[in-house]
Amino acid sequence: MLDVKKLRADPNEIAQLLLVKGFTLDVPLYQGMEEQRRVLQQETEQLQAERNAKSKLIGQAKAQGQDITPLLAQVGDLGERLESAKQKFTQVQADLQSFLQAIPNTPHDSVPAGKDEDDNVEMSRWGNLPAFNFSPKDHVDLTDQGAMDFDVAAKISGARFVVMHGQLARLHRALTQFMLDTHTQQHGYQEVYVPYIVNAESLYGTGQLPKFAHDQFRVESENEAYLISTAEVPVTNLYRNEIINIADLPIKHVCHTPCFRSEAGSYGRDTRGIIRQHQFEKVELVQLVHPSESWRALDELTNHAQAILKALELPYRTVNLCGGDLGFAAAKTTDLEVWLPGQDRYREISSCSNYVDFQARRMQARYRSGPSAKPELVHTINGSGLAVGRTLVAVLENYQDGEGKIAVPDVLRGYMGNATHLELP
RNA sequence: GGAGGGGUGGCUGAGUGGUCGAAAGCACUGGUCUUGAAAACCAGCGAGGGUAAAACCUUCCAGGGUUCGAAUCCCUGCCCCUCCGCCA
Repeated sequence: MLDVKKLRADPNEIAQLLLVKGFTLDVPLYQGMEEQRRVLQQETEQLQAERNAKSKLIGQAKAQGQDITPLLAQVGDLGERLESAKQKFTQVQADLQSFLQAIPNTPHDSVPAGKDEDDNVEMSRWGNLPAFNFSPKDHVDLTDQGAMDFDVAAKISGARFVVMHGQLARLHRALTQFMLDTHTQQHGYQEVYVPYIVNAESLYGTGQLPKFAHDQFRVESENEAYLISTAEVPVTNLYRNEIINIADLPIKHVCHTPCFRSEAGSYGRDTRGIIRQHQFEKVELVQLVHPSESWRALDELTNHAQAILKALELPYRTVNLCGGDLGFAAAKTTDLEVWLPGQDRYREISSCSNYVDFQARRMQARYRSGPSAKPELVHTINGSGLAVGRTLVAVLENYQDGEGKIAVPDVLRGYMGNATHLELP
């Protein structure tokens, strides 16, 4: 959620910023609601003050043993007037609230204008593209003897699921372990284990709700509950309604979870392979930092994610997302895109974002800078470090030798029983 | 699944329907004292809105209700704890 004080102060400026994201803020509508709110709030509060004062007098009179009937008469229809004012006020407030909730975060100055992913701006490239003297296969063809089984996955679950066997499943696990070890041992992240089912408040806190309910898997249960679409949700919400001691900042968590996405609205896209699944694994980096640190922290976190790609010697590029491609809650996002020889293009493997105080405000995640200081909102940053399934794809496709064999990246061999090549069925 | 007991400030924990936004303790901050520190003593100290500052409004898990007045009474929900049963 945006800072209402800033919005009140200069809605036109905010509207201007939001245009970069392709969002049109209805300023007159907003100002109308805001004016109504102000008037009704004043009226309601005045009536409340009157009621409180009179009730206090009654209490005092009663304590002194005086007759309170004349005082009771004075109260008259105060209750009814208050009731009706309050009703109108809460209605406007609710309208205003849902209006505000639907406004995306404003983009940072460095976010390029643009409509969709075609307008994203490449910032850097790393690594040399593999020079194959054969026509590289994609990960599906490389594993089509049964290591990666979509048919059996479809039987037991449905489309957009996969079953992986033997060394392939182990490689998948090795990648996860390697990422976790790197981030905890070299980058200073605290590992955390979290639930994979969360309540609606948590999804609201990180911005998936109310606008993006269709992306989530709802769980059939007594309460409104959802499978997590990213570890960002449970991990960031650890600090919902918490006041963090400034000495504990920055908070840096790494968390491995499965992620569940309904992928509604992407029916025709990436139907081949495991690029876009209903269930995939991700190692997520989350930071909660002092507001003055968040842009530095975004850089740092992005570098931490890149370190994995470098260690795996996978060529990649970094991309600055344009306004139109930026997520609802993000102020800025840097995507890492890994080279996939099988697709002959770069594909997203990590998305690193600074949400500044947008999520923190929805969650009331705050820090206190000193004993007598007011709590202030933290800034939240997160990014994949990395998406495990897509990393697996990248390893398979970049490490193929043209004769059906796939080398194990050096840094993973310790996790693979020192195997140099995958033994796939 | 059955039976009970609870949710109060950063934390622990009192609170009879009426000057209760809330005792007390811890923590923290300022001061006195001290060569310095500790201890002791004095003072301050929840959150959101509002104001130049006040006044004022809201807030004792959440949502309803009763009442002139609710932390306190009633209903619903959520969460936690204890015991029994079941269970990886």
